[in-house]
Amino acid sequence: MTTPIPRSINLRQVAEEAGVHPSTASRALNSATRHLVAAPVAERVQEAAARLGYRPDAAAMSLRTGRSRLVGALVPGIANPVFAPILAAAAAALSADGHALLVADPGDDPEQAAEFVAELAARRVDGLLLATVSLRDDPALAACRLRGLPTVLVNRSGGEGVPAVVSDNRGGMALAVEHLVGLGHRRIAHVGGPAPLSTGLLRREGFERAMAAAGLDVPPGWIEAATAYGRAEGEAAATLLLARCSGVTALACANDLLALGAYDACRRAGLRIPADISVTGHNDMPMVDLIEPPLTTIRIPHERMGREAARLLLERIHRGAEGGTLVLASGLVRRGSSGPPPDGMTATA
Amino acid sequence: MTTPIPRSINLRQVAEEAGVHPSTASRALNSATRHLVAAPVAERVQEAAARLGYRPDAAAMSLRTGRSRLVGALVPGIANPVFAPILAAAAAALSADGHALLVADPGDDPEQAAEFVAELAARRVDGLLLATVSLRDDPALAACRLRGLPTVLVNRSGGEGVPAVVSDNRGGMALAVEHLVGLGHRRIAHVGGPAPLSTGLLRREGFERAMAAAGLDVPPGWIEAATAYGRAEGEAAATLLLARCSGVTALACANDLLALGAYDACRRAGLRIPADISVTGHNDMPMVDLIEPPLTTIRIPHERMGREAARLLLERIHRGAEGGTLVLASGLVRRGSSGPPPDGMTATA
DNA sequence: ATTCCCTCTGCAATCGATTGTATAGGCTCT
DNA sequence: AGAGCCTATACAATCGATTGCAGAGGGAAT
Repeated sequence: MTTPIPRSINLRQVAEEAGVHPSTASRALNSATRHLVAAPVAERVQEAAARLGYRPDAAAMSLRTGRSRLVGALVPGIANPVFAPILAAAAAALSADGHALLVADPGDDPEQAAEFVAELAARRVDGLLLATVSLRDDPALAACRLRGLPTVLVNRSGGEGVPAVVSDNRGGMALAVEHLVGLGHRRIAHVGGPAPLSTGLLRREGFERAMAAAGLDVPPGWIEAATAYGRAEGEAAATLLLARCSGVTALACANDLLALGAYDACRRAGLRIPADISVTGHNDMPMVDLIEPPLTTIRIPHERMGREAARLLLERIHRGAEGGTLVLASGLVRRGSSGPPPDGMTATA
Repeated sequence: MTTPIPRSINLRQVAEEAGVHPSTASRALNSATRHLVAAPVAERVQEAAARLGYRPDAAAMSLRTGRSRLVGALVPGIANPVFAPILAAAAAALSADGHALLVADPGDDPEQAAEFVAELAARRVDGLLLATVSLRDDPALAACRLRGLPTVLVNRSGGEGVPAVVSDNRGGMALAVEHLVGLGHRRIAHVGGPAPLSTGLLRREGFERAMAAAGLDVPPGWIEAATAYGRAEGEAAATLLLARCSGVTALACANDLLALGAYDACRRAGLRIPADISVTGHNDMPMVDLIEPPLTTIRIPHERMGREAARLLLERIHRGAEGGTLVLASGLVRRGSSGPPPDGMTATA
């Protein structure tokens, strides 16, 4: 037998308690329509609502208005150290506006992502934060377009006028290269991110441009794109580079996890960091300051990205604004994994 | 002007397409009522639904049935490295059952947590995972009880017959103590977790019992409870202990973050780990294998906890089962932060 | 005093799916 | 062949909040 669940208070009961019609009660409780109700009546209704502990039923409200005060988020891994703080900040900002965040984790499967968009749309989410989008023809993004869902990309860009909040990927990578060059490095290889992701592409471009700007050559084969942002993938790519690039003195990695993999590859090759080779990461994820040696990396403003993405999305939802891409600056965090190249390696080859 | 949002397909349209009444279409699409419909008709309806890309409207369904296929989760920090993998696993398990996870992050504020419970209840969540509960008189838990919401605690226990999924906190701490004792330590201090949390209390008890079982004394003042699970709090507590406990050779910490703080305190005191002092953590959170020295800690089965919590909750939701507490075993992970005590410190004082 | 207007409140329809009840039609059994 | 039963379908009410519309009442203006 089921416990007799205490039926929660509905609008009718509040109206009855206040001695008015439900429609009047509704208007009295909604700030946008309150001016239609006489002040003393509105007050009576609000008191009755407070006394009974009334909360509007989300399902009924959603059904009638089409809005759910729910925002969906698609991320590749809830536990991902890059996206977790972004999500947390976004959730906080949304919560202040009465919205809750519904997180879905399709991993790296674009079809699954599109499926989740459909599911979220059926739940009538008011908008969507996408952190899974790949550069071209992303099915999830297409699914949003099809349904006319307000959408903001986070830490991803997708071209074609979709608003996005990203860090300055090219600029961040350039900071890393400039730092290494400043230390005297000339022979720098790049452990790149997955090519279909905007971060993979832009950071690679940042690397190439900064090298060119410093007047340095990037021989063919000195850039190796990892198949995914992971430690194992980083190790694989770095191992290839170490074997291929004679005289390399630094590895600029597109991501901290890749850099950790690069640590592994260097260790296996018997190279000391930073005495024999320097390694830099990107993202400054939690705890990379504690590893040995502490990782020199590029800090991206996680919290701010989440907050701004939420703000942009809310603007789109409320005002239908067409906000463009917001690029946030990143900064270099100098730690122990970068140092001058070994003696005799400073001169250009 | 707003874009003309393409109205999504509803049941009436599917019914029309299949040439039947909406109620028949509803029964044909619901596996529990499909036997009430003639097989060829059911097939026709299902084809029509597939052709039109029909998805039942969640709000309408929720309004009518009272169920939302939504499960709420309250965690102290989405980005918390302990809870993130638990959430991810729970979300995956729930998703397989058609449920989505609505995460709310009240931080450490119990009133805020209770407020979120009310909000989630208004959204008609089918059940709730609580990871924020404190030991006694938790307002969030009370709010769940009041509303008769199916609830499962995760990584927290709350007494009084509330089902919970936890790791063996006492046993885990005992493993750490036994390990240290096995290495020859006799003078061990405990950096405890917050007293109002079950993990804080139980791990402390585990410490005390294991010490007693080993015939070792825990002088007064050799246990210091941190005010929160954080690196700074760990440093503060460890600093106190180092000053207070003469001859201490090991710090058994209730949590990895506290252990990281203990690292900081030891460094500031000029103590080398593990040559001068051993440190152990608890939880085996990501990347503690990369810090220097790699942290010896207790591994708790994060993914399994999330999965089992989801399973237990679904059982309660579907079958109203009254599952009790599930205690999962933890294991010692031996790494570099623990070693034999300095010479001459092995003998009991 | 009559008309008009304006403010406030009530009425009723609506959103979309589910489900208890009624009924039409076909079948079996005698 | 007729009665009765059973299956498959349709009808209509319902969940709870919102909102266009109508109308009551009061005040002002002529």
